[in-house]
Amino acid sequence: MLMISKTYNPKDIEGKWYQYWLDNQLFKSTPDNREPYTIVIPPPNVTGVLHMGHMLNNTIQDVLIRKARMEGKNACWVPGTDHASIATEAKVVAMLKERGIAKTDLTRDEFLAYAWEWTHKYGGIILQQLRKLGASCDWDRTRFTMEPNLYDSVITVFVDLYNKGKIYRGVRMVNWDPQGKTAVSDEEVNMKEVQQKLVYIRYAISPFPSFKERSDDSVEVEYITIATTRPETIMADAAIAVNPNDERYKHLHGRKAIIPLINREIPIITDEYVTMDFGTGGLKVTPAHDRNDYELGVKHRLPVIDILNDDGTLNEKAQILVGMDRFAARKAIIKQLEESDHLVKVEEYKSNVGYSERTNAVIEPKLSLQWFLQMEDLAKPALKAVMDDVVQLVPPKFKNTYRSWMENPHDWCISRQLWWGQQIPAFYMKDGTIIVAKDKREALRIARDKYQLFALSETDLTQDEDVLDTWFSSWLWPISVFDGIVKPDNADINYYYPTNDLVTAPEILFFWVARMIVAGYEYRGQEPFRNVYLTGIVRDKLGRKMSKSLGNSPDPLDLIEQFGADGVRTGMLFSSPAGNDLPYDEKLVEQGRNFCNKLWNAFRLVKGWQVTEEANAYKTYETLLGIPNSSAVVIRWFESTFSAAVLEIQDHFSKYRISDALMTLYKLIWDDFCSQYLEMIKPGFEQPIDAETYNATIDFFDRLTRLAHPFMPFITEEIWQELREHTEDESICVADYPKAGAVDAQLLTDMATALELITSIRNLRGSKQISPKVELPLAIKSQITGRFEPFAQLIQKLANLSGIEYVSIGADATPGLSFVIKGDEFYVNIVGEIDVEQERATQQKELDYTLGFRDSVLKKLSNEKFVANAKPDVIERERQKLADADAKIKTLQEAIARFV
RNA sequence: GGGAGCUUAGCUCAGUUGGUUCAGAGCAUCUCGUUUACACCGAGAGGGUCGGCGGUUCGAGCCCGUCAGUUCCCACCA
Repeated sequence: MLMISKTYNPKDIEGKWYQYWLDNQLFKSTPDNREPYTIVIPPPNVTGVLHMGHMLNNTIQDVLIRKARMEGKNACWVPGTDHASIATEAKVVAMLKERGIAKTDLTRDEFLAYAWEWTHKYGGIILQQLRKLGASCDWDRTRFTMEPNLYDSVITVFVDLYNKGKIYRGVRMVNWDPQGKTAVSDEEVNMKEVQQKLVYIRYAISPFPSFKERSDDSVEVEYITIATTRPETIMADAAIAVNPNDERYKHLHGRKAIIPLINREIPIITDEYVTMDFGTGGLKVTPAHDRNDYELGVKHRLPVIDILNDDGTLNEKAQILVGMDRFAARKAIIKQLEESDHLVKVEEYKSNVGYSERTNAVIEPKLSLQWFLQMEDLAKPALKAVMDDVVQLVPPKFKNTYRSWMENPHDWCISRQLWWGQQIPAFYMKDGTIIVAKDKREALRIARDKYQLFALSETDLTQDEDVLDTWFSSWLWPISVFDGIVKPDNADINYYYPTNDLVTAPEILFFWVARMIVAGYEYRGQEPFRNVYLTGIVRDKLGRKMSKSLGNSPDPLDLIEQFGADGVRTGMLFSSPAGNDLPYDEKLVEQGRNFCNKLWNAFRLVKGWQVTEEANAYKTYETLLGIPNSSAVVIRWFESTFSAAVLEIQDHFSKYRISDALMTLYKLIWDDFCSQYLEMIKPGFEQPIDAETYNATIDFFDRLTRLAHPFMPFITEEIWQELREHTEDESICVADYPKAGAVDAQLLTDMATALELITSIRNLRGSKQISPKVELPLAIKSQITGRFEPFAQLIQKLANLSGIEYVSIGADATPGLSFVIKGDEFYVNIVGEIDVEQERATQQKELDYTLGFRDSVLKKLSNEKFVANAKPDVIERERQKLADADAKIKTLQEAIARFV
């Protein structure tokens, strides 16, 4: 026995082989005359670390790219990161705060210097981590959305879209993130249902009705009560609205109400928008702090009074509670309203509140000046591409949601009030005139030409302070990584674009995927990728999304350390069909690790064999056992089994059923190769194996490792290299992916029957408490002469038989226990007591069932409507079933008769 | 409020045009096992009226209707 570790130790080999792959530049791709196969990585946040979602996602990409590479395609997997402006800027701000520096104390350039420092320090950690997973990216192509070329791409596209009239600047109600202090797009807002308080506040009506003087000199005050979840914004109210048909308030039309606490007068207006049966039927209209109210405000020409600062605190326009945070103010004002007798009641109320995707702060609707991209026309080709399957979504169920979004897209708010990102290339002249150009020099040139202002200098132009949404750079990713925006006709873009597969999460289908398709058509006139594989979300046992804040996620690197990269890869893939969430369980990676170990031990077994080199070794082996060599048939059987599996795996891959492909491989290796094939051809204790069988086995092993390599790159490389005894400059990474040969279906069926026989004999041992060590004699009475001869040796070996006797059909009673498989009869002559009655009962039960089965088939065949309507082949099958049942019944009856 | 999907063994899922192989797989469970690759193992076994009800059909896990449960997307009535 060679000194090979009894268990597979991934740590010993993973680093070694990854370095070998890098040293030999096996992942490097440059355009050539082969067919390209391209994947661009969904760029992770540059400051991010690897989480379970990345593991799943990147494993799938690596499986696809490795398989394509082995199939002879020019495989190119482009890695990279994106600058994630809000998230990164927030981290940089936090870092500065620790150093006692406020962002406001810095100039833009100073801040950016810190941001770059941060990026260089923490950036790309995730890309290093991907190497541990085995990701076969072309690292020379690593891109970053803030690097010069990609920055320029974004600027170029902005200028172009502006010139095409697709980009405009305007005052709109946007989603304001008071923590990030920036606008965010609609897509970056998550709605959550929250328990809130619905506060009923009464506003005095002015002027008081007829100023009827009462005897005690007091004035009777009339009120209108409204319900709101945001009492802290009453100071920004511009009106109170009621439904014009609401009888309760008809007398108030045209009157005025007085805002409590600050005593400002506002009109009472009427609008059909107001629902009569919600709350009191009275609605406070606050145009600055609610989208619908803003619309109402525009319609009724109401003033906009914004009482909030950018950070969510109240400003001086609020008059009261100035400087207080909106949530603190909400509590405070309820108290004040109560004290001033304006609070009618407070009800518990559930409603949806928007939260920022990036900071999780409650979104504040805010009126501000932002840049927008008109999506309506741009979306059209992108919608069509997916509906026509030019871009195929996997699984296709996402087409529906994609369509609903793309049929009526919102304009995209692309400006962000941040510094970390591509600064908007808009330049303002002193009078406010906007000039959009790639840089200041160009802007100056345009200004001079267009407005004949030859005295204008660069100092007269100021650039927009804002940057662009990160997705505004990500959406160009499949083009910009190949410099296809800046140099639209270069060799890379022409060769690699459109890419093949995109693997990403459904959560960013709209954020990112849809927009890439839009950009693809706008800038290349072509889809950016052919297939979009949508992974699920990795969840914990309780069904919760794995997240850092919940602390329910294992560290992927720990997992790799513990189970090996191949074990983790296969573990993640065992249970993750496209579009389905992956309920993570450590059992999965254990199974993956066990799978690796199984393969490893099969390798140990084969490497441990002594091969006889004598010319007649083959014969010697035969003679030794005294029966015809069965290895030949076993080899032929595995040949067919292997081919059938390859066909199945290819079929699964063609449908992007990666888990199913892996499962087929798993069963091929574990069941067919290890449990069956190796056990069948395994030589006896301390016996050598004949060279022919050995060579065939090595060849199978070679093919199996190649078939498995996309899933488990490290262990397969190690074994493959060992099998070939370290031939220089070779790697399984670029070895041929196995192809299917012919499948001998008859052979597969016959072997299945032989295996069934073996199982039956094993069961017999179990039920009779006979040790597997005791050899048993078997007699076979087959309908087809010679049917089991080719399998005799292996049946004898695997069932541990003393010998096999063939009995002709018409022969006399054969002693021993009998059983029937597919119409053939088998007898095991067991020494000792046999419970004849029990055996008879068992067979009688089988007979009864078969009789019942035959009846049901007969019933079907005697049904005129069935015979008239069913397809001929269906009827033929039923006839065959009947014949089989008849044969079985005959055999069973004979067997039972023998007991008597 | 609008739309889409899902519901098959304890768990995670396959079941392509209704008809041998249609009730399956992996894991888990149970029984047995110190067999000379592997206990990260081997040999076996049990387990589901395919969510409920109704319909179409000679025939339904598959088609239609309906109800229930569940998930997601869109909208956001304060």
